[in-house]
This record gives sequence, structure tokens and C-alpha cells, in this order.
Amino acid sequence: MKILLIEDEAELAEDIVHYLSDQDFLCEWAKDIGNARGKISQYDYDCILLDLSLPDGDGMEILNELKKLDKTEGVIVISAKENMAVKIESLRSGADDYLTKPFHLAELLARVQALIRRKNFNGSNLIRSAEIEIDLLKKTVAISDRTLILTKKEYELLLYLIGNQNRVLSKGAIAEHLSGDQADLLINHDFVYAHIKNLKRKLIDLGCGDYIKTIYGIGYRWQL
Amino acid sequence: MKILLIEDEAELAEDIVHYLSDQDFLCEWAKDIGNARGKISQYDYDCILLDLSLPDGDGMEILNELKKLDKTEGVIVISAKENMAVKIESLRSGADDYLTKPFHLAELLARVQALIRRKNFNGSNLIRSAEIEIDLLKKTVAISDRTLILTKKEYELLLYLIGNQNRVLSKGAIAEHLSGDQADLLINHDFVYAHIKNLKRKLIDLGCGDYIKTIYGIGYRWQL
DNA sequence: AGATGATTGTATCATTTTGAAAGAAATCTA
DNA sequence: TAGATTTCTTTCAAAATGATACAATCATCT
Repeated sequence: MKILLIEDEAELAEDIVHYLSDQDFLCEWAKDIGNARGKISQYDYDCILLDLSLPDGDGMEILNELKKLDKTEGVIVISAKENMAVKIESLRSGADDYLTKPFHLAELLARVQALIRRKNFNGSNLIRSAEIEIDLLKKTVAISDRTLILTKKEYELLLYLIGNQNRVLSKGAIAEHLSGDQADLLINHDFVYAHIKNLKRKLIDLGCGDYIKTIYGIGYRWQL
Repeated sequence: MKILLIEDEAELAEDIVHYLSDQDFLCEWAKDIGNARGKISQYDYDCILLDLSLPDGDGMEILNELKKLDKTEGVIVISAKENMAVKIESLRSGADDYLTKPFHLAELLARVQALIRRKNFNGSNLIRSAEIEIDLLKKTVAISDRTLILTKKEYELLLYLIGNQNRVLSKGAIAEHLSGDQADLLINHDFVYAHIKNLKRKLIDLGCGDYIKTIYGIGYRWQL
């Protein structure tokens, strides 16, 4: 198994390389984006550990380049912050997993192994929050193993809420997010009420807890 | 029996060569595409074990070159991932079998032996999903032993759906897949409706379950 | 060339989704 | 508590999407 670690902190990188090598992985290290590009173009890796904060740019660039080549399978994104929005963006861009610093090396190993297992068992990209499981690849939502059928807007809304969990999203922000392009042109944002209500209803109908909280006068929040 | 192993991981390669040699096969090793090309042009092999991820390119290149020479018989593709789409592509390109890493050497041996048996007994490449059985060599589709007669596009569509089972494929993606090259130039994708409908009809007429699900506003999915 | 069948485009119909509107309910403010 | 504001809920028409039927084109075979 060949692993590429893209990480600028030398000390951490060395630790990881050492640890994974001990576990019989063939682990290489790239310290920045330029370096990583060279290695990626030259070799095929079974797994790429990608730190997002790099000295010469945003690791997301690499991820997007890989996406164009349809080679995101096997990427684990490492980020300094537990940011649901970034996490979702990463996974939607095709990353296989997301890991927050600081982490135990054992945890990293577990993820890598899980990834390899998943690769062999035809896995997907999963977002989990409470009893909800969203599969970004299959575009399905499940609540304790039962499938929840959502419309496109409801699905986007749910992702947006969960992606900003515990943060309040204003009606206006949600409206813009859901309407794609002509955002500014929107005057009446009231249709958000309908989508919120319909989504709540479908969630409750499947026995899901009521995590969509209304903050009067401000907006909505996905509250765990 | 002469076998060529195309594999970049030296340690694994050595194990395989050693194991197969013990079983009285004459096994040679090529560590990359360039190396493999040389050997293939020079000798005739009864069986080629081809790892897809190679340092100097995609193993699929080799497979396609072999196909042009009509020498794919005896190729077993080895891949790091159990990827239905790649598996189908490999088998369609003429490979005889597909093996996912990691595997036991005994398993490999069994495959090689099965391959040799097949060579003598004129076997086929089978893809199975639910009660459907597709023979990629004969290009036939059967539902519980009854033959399903499909047009070329219907056959391609079915393979594409099954190759991405449980994943949603957009109308656009399907259209591009079915029309080959001029992908982007396509404006009207509506002909996909017709093929979907016709395929569904033929499947149902043979008593096959309705696995082609419509995801409104998103696409279609082969759902088991 | 003519016949046959496959493929694609067009037209029409059916269904689902969406957003707007409006009154009811809840919440806030003074 | 009254009145203002915000949110909820329902209803409905318009828009988007998909299914179906059919016609036109294209490819293939004899």
C-alpha cells in the first residue's frame, strides 16, 4: 500500500511517516503543493493524506485537480479545524474521509485501514449527524437505516443546515443558498418557511429527533 | 505454462513469482509498463497478471494494446479496488478475470488454474446483479436463464447502470456515456428517456424486478 | 436500392416540485 | 394586554421534469 502524505509541519510529518511505515505501508512525504503535484503526476497512490493548510496554497486545489482526473478515491483530508462546511465540501469533492487535528496516530491508522476496507467493499462518502446518515455519492439520506426521500431543495437544505451545525442560518442566507445563481434578485424569502416545514415533517415522520431549531427573528439552527 | 506478472510492488511480486514457480508455472516479472511491453513483444505468455496501478502509467494501456493484437485471452487484471465500473471495463477490454487486492496466493492460483481450464473449455466473462446475468464476451443478457434481447444502446445503458449500482447517474452523464465522443456538444439529452423506458419495459416483460429507479430531478439509479 | 430495425428528436401528457399568497399562530415589545 | 412583528401552515398555480407515443433520420443487411 502506497501512501502520500501532504503536510507542511515537518515534525508531525515525520511521525506519521514513521508510524505508517512501521505498519508496513509505503509512505512518502510531500511538504507543499508543488512537491505534491510532482509526486502525484509521477506515481499512483492508494491513499493520499492531504492537509488543507499548506505554505504555497490551499490543499483544496490539489483535491480539485484530483477530482478532474477522477482520482479522489483514497484521499483523506486533514484539517486544523472541525469545520462541517469544509468537511462536506471535501467529501463532495470526492475525498473519502476527513480528519481533524490534532489526532492520535492510531486514529489515523484506523481511518486508513477503514478506507482500504471500504475501497474493497464498494463504499461511499458518508456524512453523519445524530441518527441521520447522508451518502453524498448515492445521494441518499437514511435515518436509522430507513431511507428518507427528499426533493432536491430539501436535500440541499438539510446538507446546508448540517454543514453549519450549531450555527444560526438566516432565512435570507438559506434562500440564497437554495436558489443558486439569481440570488440577489430574490426579494421574497418566504418560500424558505415551506421547505423548512416540509423537511421537518419528513424527518419527524421517520422518527428523527427535531434538530431544526427556530431562533426567532434570526434564523434556523441545526442543533445537536 | 508461461506467466507474466506485471506488478510494481517488488515484495508482492516476489511472493507471487515464488509461489507460482513452486506450482510449476514459469513465471516472469515486469515491474512497469515499459518493461512489460518489452517482454510481451518478445515472448508469448499463456497468462498475464496485470496490476492496473503502475509507476509509469495505467495498466489499462497494456490491456488495450493487447486488445488491438487480439491477445487479451489469458489476462487477469489485478486492481486495488473492487470497482464494478473498472471491472466491467477490464473484462470488456478482453481480460479474462478480475482480482481485487489484497488476495490470498491460493486464490490467485485458483484463478489461474480456472483460466487455463476455461481456455480449453471456451468459457465466458460474467457479470451478475440480482437475477440478471450479463455475458460480456457473448454480449448476451439473461434473466433467470431466459435470454433478453437488447439493442446496442440498451445493452450499454444496462451495463452503465449496473456498473454504478446504487449510485445516481444523471441524464447528462448517461447521455454522454451513450454517445461516446462528442460529449459536451450534446444539448438535448432527452433521448435518454426513450432508452430508459425501452430497457425498463424489456426487463419487466421478462419478469425482472424493477431495479431502475428514477430520482426526480437528479437522475436514475440501479437499486438493489 | 429497398427493407428492416435502431436511434434520436419532437410533441404531448402526466407527475412532482416549487414558490407565492394568505390567514393562523406564536413571539416579542412597550 | 394590545399591537406589531415574525413564523407556521395550508393551499394552489406555475414551472420543471419525466413518461410515452410517434415521426424522422440513420445504419445495416440482403
